Formats: sequence, structure tokens, C-alpha cells
Amino acid sequence: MPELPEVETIRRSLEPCLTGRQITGLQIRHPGILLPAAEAFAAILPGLRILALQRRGKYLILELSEDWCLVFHLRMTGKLLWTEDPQSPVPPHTHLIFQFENEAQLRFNDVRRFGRCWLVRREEMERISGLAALGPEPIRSDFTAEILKEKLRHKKNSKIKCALLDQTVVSGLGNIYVDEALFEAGIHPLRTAGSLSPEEIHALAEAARHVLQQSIRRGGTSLRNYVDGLDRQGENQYHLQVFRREGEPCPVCGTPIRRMKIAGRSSFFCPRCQIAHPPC
DNA sequence: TGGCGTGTTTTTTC
DNA sequence: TGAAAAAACACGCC
Repeated sequence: MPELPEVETIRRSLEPCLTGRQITGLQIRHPGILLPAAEAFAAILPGLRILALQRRGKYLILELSEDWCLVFHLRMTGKLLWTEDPQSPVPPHTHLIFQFENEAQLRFNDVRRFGRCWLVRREEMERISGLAALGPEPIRSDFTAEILKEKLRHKKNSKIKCALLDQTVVSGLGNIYVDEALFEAGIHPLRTAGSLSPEEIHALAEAARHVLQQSIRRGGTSLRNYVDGLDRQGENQYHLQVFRREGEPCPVCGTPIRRMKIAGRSSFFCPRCQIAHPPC
């Protein structure tokens, strides 16, 4: 679930808690989520200090002293939770606990164990293949329709829904925000990327930026699992236009929202506002 | 109770 | 090379 707005909200919530903190120890309860092996984490981390929190796409990056970095990807159900009460019950599926001065803790929790945590030197961060291959950040001011057009050049026969989920095309979009951006831009998810007009690509670039920034302002979308670093839900789920609204009236034209499987994922769209064929 | 849906990235297949 | 499908995982749901 955590897509760009959720990871950014987590980053912002944890930043005041973690910045400047020294790691005093760690508990590894499930080593399978760690890369490289757990021994390296135990040997290297104690004594290091957290200098800054960065985000790239759906990756959260903790910059540490001595040029080390902790990189997290939460995949679907991963959570990072800050607590200053070490006596608070440790939730099930907590795989990793970082300990800090004054007994504060950062807990990594992930029901489905898809999430990952890497310990790498800053200059070797590019060795995380998914991170190195990420496309442009759609919420940055230098993200333009021209850049999106160029990135879509090699995906001409892909369905636009699939192309936008490809993190090398644009970083940070997932199932929710792709559907919301396609709705806002008036583009049917089954259209091929190569069939989009320059005007449609422009509208899509604007819509992607807009739906992501709106969600960040609302603290992310909490549908099932997502909470920020202080266990707080977001508000964007109350503002979704089409996602998970099958059968409900389109907020623009009133036509019932439809649901369709595309590349194995549920996709939601308005069959009237999002036309299936390119304009003549 | 068992089989499906969930959603992201990596890997495999065509 | 690129598009699509499967695999990784655990749980809730009906």
C-alpha cells in the first residue's frame, strides 16, 4: 500500500524523532528481510547516528554517520513505528527493532514479509537495483510532460496503466494513484502508451503530480494497513474519486464506476469520462 | 474449510 | 527487446 505519498508522510513523521539519534542496539527477529546478512547489521549499526531522512520513489533512506545508509522498502504491508515506551506491547510480525538512547525504539513491522531493509555505504546505494533504476520523481517541479513522453517512448505498446506502474517510467505511483491520475486526466487504463496525444500526456503529468501532492497534504491513503511513523492514519481515503468505488456514481458525470482486472490488479475507472479510444 | 483477493518488485516465460 | 505472467508471502474473507 505505501506509495509515494505514504512513504513521504512516514518520512516527515519520523524526521523529528530520528534526526540526530544514536543507535544503541538492535533486535533482529526475522533476519530474512535484511540485506546483506544480519551479522553485518549487528556489527556495524550500534554507535552510528542518524543524520537525515530522505525519500526516493517508494524507498525511505536513513543517512547515517560514517557514510552508511539504511534503506527501507515497505512493499505492501510494511510499517515503521516510533515509540518512546519500550514497555509498549510489540505487535505481531515485528521483524526488526532499532534501539536508541532513552530506550526509544523504531520497529519494523510487516505482515507479509515482502518489505526489505538494506545496509549499504552511501556510494554503493546504486547497487540496490530497484533504487538505481527509478524514473523521475513526479512531484518535483522539474517533472514535465516532455520527460514523461520521453520515458514512455519505449513502452508504446504497453497499456498506460501498466506503464505508469513501472517504477523506471515514473517513480512512486502504485495501484491507487495510477487509477486516480488516469481518471483526473480522462484517460482509459487500457489505452496504449503510444496512443496518447501530447495533450493527454501533458494532462497525465499534471494529474499525477496533483493526486500525489493532494494525498501528501492529507497524510496519505489509509485503506487497510497504512499508518505513519507515529501510528496515525491518513485522510486521503475519503477523497478518492474512483479507486475501490465500483458501482458508485462517477463524481463528474454520475455513471457507475467500473472495475476491471488489468495485469492482475484491480483497476477502477469511469467508462464515460475515460474514453477507451484515442481522440480523432 | 479451502480457495481467492490483496499489491509491489523481481524473476521467468514467451 | 519488450510485454505479460508468475513468484515471493501471510492473512482476512466468504
